[in-house]
Amino acid sequence: MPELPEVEAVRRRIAPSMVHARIEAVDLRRPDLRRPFPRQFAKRLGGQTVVALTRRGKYLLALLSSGETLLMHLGMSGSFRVIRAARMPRVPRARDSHDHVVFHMSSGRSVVFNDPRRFGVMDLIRPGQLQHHPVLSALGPEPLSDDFDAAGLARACAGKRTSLKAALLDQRAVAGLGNIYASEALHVARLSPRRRASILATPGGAPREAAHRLAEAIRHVLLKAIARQARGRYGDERFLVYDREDELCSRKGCAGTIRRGAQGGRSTFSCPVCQR
DNA sequence: ATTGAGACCTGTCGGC
DNA sequence: TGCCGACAGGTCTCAA
Repeated sequence: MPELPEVEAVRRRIAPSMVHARIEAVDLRRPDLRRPFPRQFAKRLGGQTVVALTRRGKYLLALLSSGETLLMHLGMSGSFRVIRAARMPRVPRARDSHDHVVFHMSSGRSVVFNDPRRFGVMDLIRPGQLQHHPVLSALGPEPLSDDFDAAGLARACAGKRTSLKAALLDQRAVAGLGNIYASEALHVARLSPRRRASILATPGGAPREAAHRLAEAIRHVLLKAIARQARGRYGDERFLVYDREDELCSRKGCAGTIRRGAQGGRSTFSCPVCQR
């Protein structure tokens, strides 16, 4: 489920329990998620202090006192919750069968990773190997940083015969968008998700006006979503187009109706009237 | 090299 | 109520 704004919300929520705290123990309840946990995962984490908790695209990165980095991805159904560690639980706390990892922190909190579908990932990266890690090195620019702009987006899409929607889902073009915010950004930018990605660039690779609109729209929808997450609770979002099939387009002056289509097996929502 | 389809897993929801 | 298929906010791999 989680795209960049949700991952950022998770980061902010669990950081107070993890950062500057020591990992007293790790309770690993199965050998794998989407991939096996690294060898000695729990043992290597035990006793380490979390120096910082950062985010890159949809990945969470816990920087550890040893110089190693704990990399975490929520997949489709992953979530974290924080509980107060019971000193002497008379009755064992009910444990969800999908609670796969528990970090027992010296802050007196336990951070529990739950993931029914197990599409999540955890990995432990050796000191100095961050830049070389296969998943991180393949990530495009962070959309809310100065590394991201229309020119870079246009360059990434130049000559691509695939659709704009598919291009936005490709984490090499820009990191952190998923099925929801790709649809949302294209709506804000008034671009049809089916247009070819190559329309963002001139033959020479320079950004066209559409690239400027799209880059700006990406920032806009992500910033708005993060602000909303900071206030509301997770889950009751209202989107511009996502999951609004047959509803009226909310754009001022547009009388269109939101349609749902399929691209690469995933649903895409857009307004055929104002998105061209 | 790029692109699209299928695979990975479990839960939920709507229709019959 | 129960069963069954479709679908879910993400990647990864494999074959055109």
